[in-house]
Amino acid sequence: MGMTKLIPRNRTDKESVIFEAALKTIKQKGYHRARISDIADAAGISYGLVYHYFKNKEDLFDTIFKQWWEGLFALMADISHQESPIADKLKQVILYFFDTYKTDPELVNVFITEISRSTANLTTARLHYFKEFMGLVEDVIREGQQRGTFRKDLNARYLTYIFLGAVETFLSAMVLEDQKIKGDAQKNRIADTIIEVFLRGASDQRNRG
Amino acid sequence: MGMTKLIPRNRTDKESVIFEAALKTIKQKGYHRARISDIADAAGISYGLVYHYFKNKEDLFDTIFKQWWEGLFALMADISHQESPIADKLKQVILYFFDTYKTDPELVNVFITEISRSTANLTTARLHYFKEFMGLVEDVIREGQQRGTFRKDLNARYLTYIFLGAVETFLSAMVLEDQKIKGDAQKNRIADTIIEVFLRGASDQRNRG
Amino acid sequence: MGMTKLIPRNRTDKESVIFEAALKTIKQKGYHRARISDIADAAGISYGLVYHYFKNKEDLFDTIFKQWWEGLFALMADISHQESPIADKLKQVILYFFDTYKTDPELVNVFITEISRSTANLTTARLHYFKEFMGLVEDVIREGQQRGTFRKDLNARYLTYIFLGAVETFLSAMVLEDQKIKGDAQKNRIADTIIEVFLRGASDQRNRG
Amino acid sequence: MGMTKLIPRNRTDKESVIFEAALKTIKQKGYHRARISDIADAAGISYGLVYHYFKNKEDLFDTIFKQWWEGLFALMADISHQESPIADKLKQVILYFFDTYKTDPELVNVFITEISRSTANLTTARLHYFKEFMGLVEDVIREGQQRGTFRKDLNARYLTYIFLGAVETFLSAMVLEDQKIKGDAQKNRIADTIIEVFLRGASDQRNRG
DNA sequence: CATGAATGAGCGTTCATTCAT
DNA sequence: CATGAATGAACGCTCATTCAT
Repeated sequence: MGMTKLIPRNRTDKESVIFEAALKTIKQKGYHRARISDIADAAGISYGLVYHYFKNKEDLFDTIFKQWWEGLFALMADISHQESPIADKLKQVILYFFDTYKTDPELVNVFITEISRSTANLTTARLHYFKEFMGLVEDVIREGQQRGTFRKDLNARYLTYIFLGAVETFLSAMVLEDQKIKGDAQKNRIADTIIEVFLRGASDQRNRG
Repeated sequence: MGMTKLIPRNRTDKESVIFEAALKTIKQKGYHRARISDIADAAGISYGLVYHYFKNKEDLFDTIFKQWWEGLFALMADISHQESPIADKLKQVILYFFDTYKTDPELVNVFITEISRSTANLTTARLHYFKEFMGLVEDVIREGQQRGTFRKDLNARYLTYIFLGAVETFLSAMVLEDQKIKGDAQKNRIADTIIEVFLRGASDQRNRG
Repeated sequence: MGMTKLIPRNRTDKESVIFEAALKTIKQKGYHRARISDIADAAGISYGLVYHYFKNKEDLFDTIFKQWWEGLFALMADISHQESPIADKLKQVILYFFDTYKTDPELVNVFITEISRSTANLTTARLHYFKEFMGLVEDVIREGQQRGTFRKDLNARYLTYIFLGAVETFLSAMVLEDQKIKGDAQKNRIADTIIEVFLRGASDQRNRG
Repeated sequence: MGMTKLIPRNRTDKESVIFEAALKTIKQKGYHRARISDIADAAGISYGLVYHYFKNKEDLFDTIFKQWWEGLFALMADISHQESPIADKLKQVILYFFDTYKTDPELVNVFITEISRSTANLTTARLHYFKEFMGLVEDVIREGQQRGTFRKDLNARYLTYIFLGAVETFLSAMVLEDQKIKGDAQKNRIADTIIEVFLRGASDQRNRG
């Protein structure tokens, strides 16, 4: 299923340490309140050294930003080449988010709190990643409509929003309350619920007309 | 259907002007980048005067915060007393968000970008509002399960996440791209799609086993 | 003879105080070593207030810069309209430098040490003022050549360099040693010596072929 | 005529390379903006190595400083032992500046921009070199007055200022505009003009009373 | 009510210098 | 000799907040 590793490669140890420290600090205080000195403290180095590895605070943030999207785009590329059922593809997307949250909760946290929404942090360049990703998910949905898995009378874009919205909100809830996913069982139950509702709906079949 | 007015009551004119200016400025620049002087400029007053009406920047933000939640809680209180079908109740929630976005796009924008996600702006007190609101929507879902509208085998909390996630993502998409809702027709189409998928699912009925 | 006042007009008191403090501080420590906090200390205010009156350190420096050149250009404009002998015109230039040095030694000091030479502080825009001023003095020299006061076989540009070089070096010597001009007598003696040598040369007439 | 070599003696190759790189870098960016790392880059070495050859940045600058003055004092010592006419002696001084500018424009540039004027870079120790040099030139002038070449009614110190000012301003003009001296012809024309004006003045003989 | 001058905590960033390898 | 990782003093600048007028 091609889980793409998110942990930075080709990066010196110190760089990784700073990267993780930044993630942790930004998670705790938010981008604006995260001082370079806080990040350095968390990394156990002097603040000057941060500038040895990263051009500035913005650059450090961009690195986090790219780190996140690279993993996600790698997944989407993987998925697009698969012949598997649409439901499987969507489940992979959900699980990717949850798996990453387990491996690197800070990264997902920062994505949810600082990347996903903040207009303050959103440059045009960054907004582009979003549209790109949305488009890739929409491609999967559209593929599902062509294969006859999904209703053709519903706007593919709308379906994409609904699907991703559900996933994101689960993540947000976990992030905001600092929850841990308790295990694969829970993870799968959540994923299955999303897929189930998205595919077959929440309504009780017996009550249908 | 009980649309609750969001425009502040019991507030002097100047106070309202500052409030709206703050909303507009925070929308444009984000909370941290929104200077008191920017807000004052937008309000057409001197920055010193802001402190006559609001204790400080935090207080101004809190006012926006409460403004948002008050409207939403009033809606939820209204809904809880109704006897209408669950689908109607949920649609009211959706339409409330969309109507507010039409009336006061800045407020919704700030909610999405600065309130809904930002851990930086999230104090424990503020987090409480979220849980409270989530709980109220969950009550509706649970009521639906008891009435037999919703499947009982799905976790009510999860269903709540899925539902609100869908709504929030539509709003986010509009907010991030600064879209206007083009009219009641589009608004209803979106609301119906969400309700439709949430209730009956996205799968093509003819392809079911 | 139209001495143009250099003291800033249309400027609030505080602005002038900061301006003078900047002059004094830059004189003492040089532009780069002159901290905003030093300037503020010299002005008896908090450093934050400097930014209330000037955009930044660069802007403060530019103000000094313009202050200097405005005075000088006003003088040159005045001179160009006069019918007086060339020697008088040149003497006015010399006296202007010396008078300004008496009135505002810090300004001349900063001109000599930070404006006149520093390539570090020289932007293209600033270089332009120099060429402009050089050109105006050259016009006077050229006028002198046409009137028959000066030899036509000598390059007017070269004569300008020689003349201004002499003046500037006198100023430099005073500036670097923090000398005061001891009175009008000394001032006139220096001016006359420059004019005398420039016009008739340093050689002993009796020894001429 | 005793051109003294300016290229450092008794210095390892690396030291010379760093020296030249410092000159070049300080010329381009000014002393304060010239980072040790810039100098190291220009020298093609690591910045740590600079500290192997020079105690610190100040020491590097002092070396340049001394380099410049050593050459000039060697020239003045040479001149003082000559029996040649005063005009020749002065011309040697002029040509020395111009020759050095041709050989080592960076050195002259740094002299003009960072040494000659900057109070910021002027320690008491450094100021001493200036007075010393001025004194040596003044000795030549005074010798000229005793020999009857120069008028005795003019202050020797003043004449020195005028002479050196003229020379320095020519250099400044070239330095600030990054001009090259186009050849020996131009160089001699400039030198002759300075000598000519200094000796016989700029006034048209025919118009004299 | 209203203004904006005044303050100073706070923070990003630069860069000379040291030193382990 | 040579490298560059590491340190931290220093400083420009922002901006929330106070308060005299």
